[in-house]
Amino acid sequence: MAQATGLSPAAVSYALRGLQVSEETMERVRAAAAELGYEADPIARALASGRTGMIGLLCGSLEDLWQQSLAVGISRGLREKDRYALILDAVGDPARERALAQQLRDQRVDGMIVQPVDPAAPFWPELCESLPVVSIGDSLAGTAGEVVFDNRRGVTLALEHLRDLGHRRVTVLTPTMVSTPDRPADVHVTAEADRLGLDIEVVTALHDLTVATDAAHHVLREGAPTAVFCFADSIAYGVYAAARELGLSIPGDISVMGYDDHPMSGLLTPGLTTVDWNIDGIVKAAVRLVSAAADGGARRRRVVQQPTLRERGSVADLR
Amino acid sequence: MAQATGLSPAAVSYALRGLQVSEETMERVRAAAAELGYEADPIARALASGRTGMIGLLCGSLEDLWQQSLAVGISRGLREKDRYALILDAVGDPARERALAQQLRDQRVDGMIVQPVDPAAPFWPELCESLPVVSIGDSLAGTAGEVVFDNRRGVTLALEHLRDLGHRRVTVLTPTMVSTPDRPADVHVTAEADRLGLDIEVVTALHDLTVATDAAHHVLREGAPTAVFCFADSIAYGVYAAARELGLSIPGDISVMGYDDHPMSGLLTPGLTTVDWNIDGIVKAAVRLVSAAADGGARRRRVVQQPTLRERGSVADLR
DNA sequence: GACCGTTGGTGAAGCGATTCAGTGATACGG
DNA sequence: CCGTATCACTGAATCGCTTCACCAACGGTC
Repeated sequence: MAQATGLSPAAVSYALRGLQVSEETMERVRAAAAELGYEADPIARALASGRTGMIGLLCGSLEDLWQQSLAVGISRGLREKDRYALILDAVGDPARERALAQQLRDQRVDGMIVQPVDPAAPFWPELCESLPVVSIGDSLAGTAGEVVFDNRRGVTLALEHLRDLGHRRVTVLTPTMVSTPDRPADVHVTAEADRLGLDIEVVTALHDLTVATDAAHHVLREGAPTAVFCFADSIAYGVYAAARELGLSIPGDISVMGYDDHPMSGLLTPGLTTVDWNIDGIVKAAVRLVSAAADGGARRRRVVQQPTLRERGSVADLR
Repeated sequence: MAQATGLSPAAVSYALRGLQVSEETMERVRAAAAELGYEADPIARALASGRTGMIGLLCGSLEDLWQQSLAVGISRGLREKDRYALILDAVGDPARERALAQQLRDQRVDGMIVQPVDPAAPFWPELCESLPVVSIGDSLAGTAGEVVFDNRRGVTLALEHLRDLGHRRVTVLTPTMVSTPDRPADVHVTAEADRLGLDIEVVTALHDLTVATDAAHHVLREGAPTAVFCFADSIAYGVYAAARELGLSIPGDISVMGYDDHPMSGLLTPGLTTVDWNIDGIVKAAVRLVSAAADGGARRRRVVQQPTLRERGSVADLR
């Protein structure tokens, strides 16, 4: 390009990025670029400038359909901002999460969006030091931004709905791998259940569909809940499958409540009553936060996403 | 690293890649690397070597759940081979497909996996010249490898099943945007229908769930088919939704046949009878082909995937 | 002991951009 | 008309690794 235009490489570089050049030079460069079908090499650019234009997306578990939707949305959103997403999947495993986070940093991404599997892991603060991290769902120390869900509110919506319809014995099925006292989701569930006078039992570690289906089988046969509250719509799908295999009707024999409002959930029979997180809002917020942070601007910001109850028909009225 | 070990940068480079060094040097480098937590900068490496370690994945439309599964699988498969996937989504739009393919090449990916929206587009051969491309689903001129489905067989399986159960009037719902005479899927459908004496009607361009649901609404109200053959499970989901809204029962009032066997399909009520492509096999083949090609090995290879009929319960027996 | 092929290692030249200090013009205020 | 900004551009260094040409040492052959 330099010799094609008869200019110095520096001039070309400036022109291509639209700074500090005359109209004429600009035009000359544009013409030559069009002629040669020239595109600046992003690799060389990255080496020189230290910025790759890539944002790492570290998903907790892409098995989860909801996270798939999120990943697709984020990838598109970033593309609109002229960035690429590098999508990695921790498969619900904290150790792998650590390794992948490391690898993303070594890939020199400009920033990261994370749905932490283990938000308490000690490497997060350290990672946040070295590059802008935006977390989704959980709050991490030192992030450049976060999109959190008001889980307390979501759980309240779900459990109150169940209580209002007369349910008392509820089994909670959750995908969470790491279950600690300060893990908000679990804490809210038990606290809310207490407050509402519900009798609950919690089953954890349901990170994929088959595991969830197995667990649902067990609950439906052995347990005696009137309702199952699934902390992810995908788990509810497993419950539907198990119920069908056991010849149980929803909501006749067992009520099911989801959490996410995945696109599929309206298509089931009966439609899944669930808590809607407004995926679109989350995607937009995360993309905005991470690109602002990667561009060096913006101080730490926090976006709180408010849930809505989406009633469909999978919860029986026991009154 | 060079000065940390007292060796030349070249020696370090060799050692790190495990070639042409003594045991002792190897050990010294390993030790220093561990000590410093050193990881070679992939950017600089890419600039010098011309290989980025990234494979572009250009999806036809990530709206489609089946393609989501595929993308997730491929991304994981590549990670196991120490490569990263750069996932892009053409959203069913040929123009965007062209642009994204271009962008991927400009990103200097080592290879590409493509599910073409428009396999007849003139830019493919040209693209295949400049980097190894592996296509999924459709055959492209000049690819380094391809994983094709025996669509003729798949269509035969589906339509024969419908015919065997006594169906004669069938509406076909397909996501395909570009419908040309040499587009195999469509060609096979009409040819097979003719052969089997079926009376079919084809509705195209159903690239997302809401569009599919609308179309299904229309078909169920206006048309008079006994069965609907959906050329993607996700479209069948739209039919389920429409049927539910119209108070029609499946398979009582209308039979539904899918194509893909998405994980969700077994969870619907009734389970969706569909054609199973064995996603796992496709993923493995694609990953293998593209990494072989990117490593410079391997001549053009073609893997043909054979479909299976998966009967569940969404097709009525009219005999 | 001269000759040769191997092995392990060095030095320096890229890779293709960015960035910064510097250099003529041209414009402007006084 | 001089001093000083401002503007447009150039030259050269730099980013951190790979790669190629070359070299020294060594063991084995005849």
